[in-house]
Amino acid sequence: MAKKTSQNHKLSTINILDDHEFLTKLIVGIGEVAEITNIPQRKLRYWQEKGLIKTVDESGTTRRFNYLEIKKILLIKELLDEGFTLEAAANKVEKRIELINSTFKKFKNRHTE
DNA sequence: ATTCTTACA
DNA sequence: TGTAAGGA
Repeated sequence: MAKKTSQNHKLSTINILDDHEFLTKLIVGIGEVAEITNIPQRKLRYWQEKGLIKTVDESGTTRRFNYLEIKKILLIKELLDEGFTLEAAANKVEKRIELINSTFKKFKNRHTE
């Protein structure tokens, strides 16, 4: 299990900023990801080898995943269940991420200038 | 204890 | 893909 942080005692209070901070800092090992997403480590390694998902550049030894990658993993799994091939599912997910990112980038520009 | 690679079913 | 072996 993930260890408690000193902030967890505030869990009774809904705090968007804490949630965001937690998610952006969250980096998980393959074991935990496999356990929680219910996807075998074997598959996660395979997907990563094929470049479908990335690991936090820890130049070497162990595979660690961040929020975005875990999100992709979940989406890919969903599409696989719907019948898409692994490649198709991965491409679809990438497209979605790109669309969302580029869209919000436009909003950012308007609200930042 | 956990993850990694390799290899074979 | 699942699993076992052997090393880190």
